[in-house]
Amino acid sequence: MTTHEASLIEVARLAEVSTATAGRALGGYGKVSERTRERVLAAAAELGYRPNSLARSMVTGSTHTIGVVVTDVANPFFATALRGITDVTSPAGFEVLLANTGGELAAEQRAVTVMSEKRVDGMIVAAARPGEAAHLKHAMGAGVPIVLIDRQVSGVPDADSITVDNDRAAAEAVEHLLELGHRRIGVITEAGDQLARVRSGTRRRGLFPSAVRLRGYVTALGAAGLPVDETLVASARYDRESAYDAMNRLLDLPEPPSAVVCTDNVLASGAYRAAQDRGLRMPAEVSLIGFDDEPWTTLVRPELTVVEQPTYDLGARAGQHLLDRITAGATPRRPQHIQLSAKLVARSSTGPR
Amino acid sequence: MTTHEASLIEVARLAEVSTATAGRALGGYGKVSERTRERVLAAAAELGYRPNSLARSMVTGSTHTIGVVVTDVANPFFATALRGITDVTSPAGFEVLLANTGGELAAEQRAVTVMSEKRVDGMIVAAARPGEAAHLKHAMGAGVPIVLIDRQVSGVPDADSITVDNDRAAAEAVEHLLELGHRRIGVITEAGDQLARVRSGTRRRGLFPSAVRLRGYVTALGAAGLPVDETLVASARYDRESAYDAMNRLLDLPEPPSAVVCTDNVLASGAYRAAQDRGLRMPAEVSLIGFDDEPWTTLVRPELTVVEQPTYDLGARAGQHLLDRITAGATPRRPQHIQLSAKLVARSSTGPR
DNA sequence: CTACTGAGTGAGAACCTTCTCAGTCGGTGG
DNA sequence: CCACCGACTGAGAAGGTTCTCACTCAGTAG
Repeated sequence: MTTHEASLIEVARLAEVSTATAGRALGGYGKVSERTRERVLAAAAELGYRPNSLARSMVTGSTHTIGVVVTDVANPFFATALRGITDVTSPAGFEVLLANTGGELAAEQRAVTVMSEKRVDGMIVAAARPGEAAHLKHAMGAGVPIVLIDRQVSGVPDADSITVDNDRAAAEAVEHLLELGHRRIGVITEAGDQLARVRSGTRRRGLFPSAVRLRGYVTALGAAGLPVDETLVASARYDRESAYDAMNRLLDLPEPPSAVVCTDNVLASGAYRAAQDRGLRMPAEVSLIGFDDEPWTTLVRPELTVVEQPTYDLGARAGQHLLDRITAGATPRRPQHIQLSAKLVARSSTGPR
Repeated sequence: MTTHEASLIEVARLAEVSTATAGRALGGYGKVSERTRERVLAAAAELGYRPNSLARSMVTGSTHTIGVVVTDVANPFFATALRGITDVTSPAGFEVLLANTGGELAAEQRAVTVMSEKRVDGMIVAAARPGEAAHLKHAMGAGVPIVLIDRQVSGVPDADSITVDNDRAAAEAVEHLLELGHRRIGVITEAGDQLARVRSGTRRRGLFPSAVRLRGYVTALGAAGLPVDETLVASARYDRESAYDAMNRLLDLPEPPSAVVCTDNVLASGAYRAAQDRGLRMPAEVSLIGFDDEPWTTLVRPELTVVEQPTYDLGARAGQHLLDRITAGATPRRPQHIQLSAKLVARSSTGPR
């Protein structure tokens, strides 16, 4: 029970062969006679030998490790995506090096740098800022493939990306409400400050999901010939309390909306709570739509109408994509940008005006 | 934009110094004159130099990486604990290598082995089986400290552990119901098959949380002088549907329970749903208690009474503990077994008989 | 002037593998 | 008998750091 790990050299010595032969016997490469293989295996077992991956990686140039950078593992969205990633990469023999940035750019830069130094074979990144790409570019320049998930980043044209079609997702939510006869439709969003940019029609690359969803809201209204009433766009931070307040602000308006879209599951739970606390009957007095089909959305009464994102699939695809990139290696294909589509699940929190 | 990463040797050559000096200038160890430091830094910047952690780790013997093994990252319980871990370890300069076992022993053994080979500095493990310890012992034998979370494992006496006092947690839930006058109290559990073992009083080490909670249920009833009616112990697997069925089985009994305890948040949501679907009024017709204080428990009507586990704290403590072990290094303290206490949060899903 | 100090530097070993290249040795075809 | 082959093995380099040890050189105390 020493603290010392046996090395290949010691195994070789015990088996009375060279390290080269011992390596061949244990590593399964090259030719070894049956007799010596057995001797080496026995010696390895006796010493409790574990190969040193660091040394191996130094010479092979591959670590069989991929880096995953997310803003918040505790968010079911990322937790589920992460599960999708590991489910795909683990059978392929890849381990995941995880970093949590809390949405802070500095933390993300640090994480990407450290992962580069640890020589990960590739990275999956949910970026903190849509416009900051220097650290990602540096990594790609060093030959580390990157797959962006959930959020596009402008300035890393070579990186693949797997995102959700948030434009359509939000538009579908709004269209659903329009069909039900709603005309004053509010939205609770983290991207309220970007309303002007969104309305002026920026390219997608520079926008994060919440902003893209806001754009979907704007375009859907526009397509229906309705104006965008800025008082119906309520800003919230990324927490339930803030969404709770935003919902109350909307409902306190002289002309409150008859329906509200939340661009996120956290915001939806805050808004739902606000409607409950005011004793409003959904959907009779106000209709509500959330994002992400979490288990609780069918436990509440009324059940919550949501736009369901393919969260697990997002992670699984990203993992598969990265593996392809890593193993494809020398054959650089053009970067791919995959958009998964979200699905409206109509339930009883939405109803006719 | 080559695929090649500059090495220390190239930096040294460009700065016209030895690798030793270049290493000192960049690594911040040893003595270097101001002038040469600047020259080296300039050369490093020009080449976009990134130190190779693998090489460094080979010589220093430390990777600044910790392994985390959980059964399911997508479960909010583990996702939150994981967040606690990274929040503590990341500022200390440690990265997390994550593995998801799906509760399968083989996957866990593989993960622990691979992590050992990758020379993690320590591991945090939520084990798949309470009795399988060989792989953990091997790792500890090689000098890798291990902190067990959520689940004790018999056979690794040297490992620290951070668990929740599930015995008390479950007992409090039952006591709460007893105080409300309930006498027929059901339980939905994953450890139904271990009822006999639990009743015969096995030591804690060999039991997993669900079994320990079942024991808490048994002892609380015993303390109140009530018998354990085996028909009131309903088994379920780790999913909502199974819990849904279990709840229905309980309610279909000739003498159904007037109150039910679920030993897990997933089971609670299934049971809640079952009660809803039968049109039962809670707590008038049946009282229900769940585990883990998740956001949805206050959105449903009635709000769910729960036993709240200090999930985030569990992870944060485990992280801190492991860091202590790693840095303490040569001073081996006795293994510590910390039990965090859970808290009953009484809400409106429980009421008088 | 000598001896000593201390800052700065370089040569080279060590960490543990994989991989290339050059053998050795028995067997086989000419 | 020779050339050759094929199966197996070993010596040693390579990979990129850190660290030890020895060295130089200027400054300083005696």
